[in-house]
Amino acid sequence: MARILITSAIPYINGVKHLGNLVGSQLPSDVYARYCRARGHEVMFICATDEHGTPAELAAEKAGQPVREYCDEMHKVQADLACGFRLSFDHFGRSSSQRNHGLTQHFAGRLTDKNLIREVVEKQIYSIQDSRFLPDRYIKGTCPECGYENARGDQCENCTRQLDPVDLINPRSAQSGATELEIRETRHLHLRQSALRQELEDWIDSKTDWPILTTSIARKWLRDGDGLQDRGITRDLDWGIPVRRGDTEWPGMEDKVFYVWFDAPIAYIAATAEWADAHGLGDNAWERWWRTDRGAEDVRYVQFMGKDNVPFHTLSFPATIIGSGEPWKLVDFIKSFNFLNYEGGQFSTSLGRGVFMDDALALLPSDTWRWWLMKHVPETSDSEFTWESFRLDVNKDLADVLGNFVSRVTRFCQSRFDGKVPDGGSQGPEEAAATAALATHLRNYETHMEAIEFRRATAELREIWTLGNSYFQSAEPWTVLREDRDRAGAILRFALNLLPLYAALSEPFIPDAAETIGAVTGDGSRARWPENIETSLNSLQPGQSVSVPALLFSKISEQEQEEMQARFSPP
RNA sequence: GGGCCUGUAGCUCAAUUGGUCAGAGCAGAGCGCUCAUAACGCUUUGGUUGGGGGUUCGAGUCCCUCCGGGCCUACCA
Repeated sequence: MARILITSAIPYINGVKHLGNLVGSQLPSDVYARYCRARGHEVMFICATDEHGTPAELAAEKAGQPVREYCDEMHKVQADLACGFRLSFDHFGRSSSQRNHGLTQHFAGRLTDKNLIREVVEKQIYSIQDSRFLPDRYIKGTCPECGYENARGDQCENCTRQLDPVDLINPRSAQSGATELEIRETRHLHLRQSALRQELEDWIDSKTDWPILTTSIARKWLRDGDGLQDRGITRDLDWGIPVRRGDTEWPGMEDKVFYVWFDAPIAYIAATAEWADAHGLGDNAWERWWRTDRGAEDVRYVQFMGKDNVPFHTLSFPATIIGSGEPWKLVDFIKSFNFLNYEGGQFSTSLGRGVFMDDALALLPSDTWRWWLMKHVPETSDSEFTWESFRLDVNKDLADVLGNFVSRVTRFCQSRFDGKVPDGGSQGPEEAAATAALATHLRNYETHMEAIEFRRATAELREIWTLGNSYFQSAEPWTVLREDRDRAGAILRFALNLLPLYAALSEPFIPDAAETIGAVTGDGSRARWPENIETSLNSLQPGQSVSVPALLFSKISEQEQEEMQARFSPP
């Protein structure tokens, strides 16, 4: 029994996320959280919406809403979708919460006390018509190199040349098209990450078990050029966490807010505090997860994120934590993912390309998406969603291998044994062999889940499902029944005992189906993890009733596939 | 431009870190079964490991080079 703190990278507030976003963090973290709970660990699983920054302000503007109201609505939308996908967060918080305001300002104050903040006067592009400073990539114009007219201020997408917004010919606001732009001086706070470089590098070097994807990105930033650079942690925006030094004013910073990437990771902590607040618990309830001086010294902290998030989680956020000089919990393991592509291209929120979470749930049960996405989770390289692959895997793995097994066993029980677990008969070498094989696969499955290697785990789980069919087929109780009813009953009893086992093992990936399978022979409560396989396979009481569940998974026809494919065809 | 990742059967992925004839699943082929969602089981056909060169007793694995795909490059988040 361990204590495990799990956080998912927090999804940005501006709209419904696509399957690529889902599989890159929230879904795998949920599978892991469910597994850890099933193994009896004490789990705190945290996520939130990331609500600050320029895109949120612009999205609200576009929607014609005050940004606070827009975020309220979008948070609700995302929370409902998380629920639809059965994401089992202990708390789904908000980076805009008062808890996050307080903690972010607290960290800024501590970092100032430690002389890790300095003020810097920067020159930035200001749009007079929009009354706002514009980040480089929100400025467009003609590329001075290749003449491309829609070059972004940070880089020309046509010739890939890196640019400075002042290089652009005829610059304009990408959002409004405003052309009255000027360079203005503005004062900002920088976190002196450079002062913590050695400490961060030593810390990264100590993480020998982290994925290469994670450490190589961190090392690149630590060693590239002049080494780790200081980083601006404030912005000239209206919506965000006001710049304060703890609970005192910060002269000269009255109109500024903290940079979204400064406050977003702190929201992991804040959301845990929100969880405590929501349950009427005191501060110790969340501090025992986050403060090593208040009970968190035995916590294992695992973060999930897409590869684009790695620098902030390996460097900026640890710099904040370490720099505070306070005993906050640092991450123990970072699981990072590559990207999921869609039918030969990229998922794109701005282009609306791909399948989005709301569409997906309207089409098919969440378990089908969860299974396909986790089977193909981009662990080692980018992977690709295609409708054909989705149809084939859902049909074969879920409908044929698992669904049909549940169906054939329960129906056989109903038609030949009156819907009751048979009594009598004895087990033989077939059952011993099946038990031994299951024990081996179960060990492998547990190993892969402990190592957070999901694709291997899904293959192993599928193998465990297949074993049921293989056993039932070779034991052929329908034939044995003609001569030896007791023996046929013993075979069926063994097969029925696989159902609660499957329910428990499958729950992290397909929780709804697992519940249905568990209810066939159980009381509806969650099936227990098989700590001892022999005991587990003898857990059903002879005579207890067995129900025949509704079809566990429907198959997707080729025609349905084509319809969905056409409906979501790339523009 | 620079850094990192990646290329293995028609498809999706393995290969215990240099060590038996490169293995699975799907798709394809054959046989079997009839309890079951025409489901399941068994058997089986597919590979000059992107190309070329090198190191080694031995290379998918290490080195060089060329070709293809991807991510990041610090003011999107």
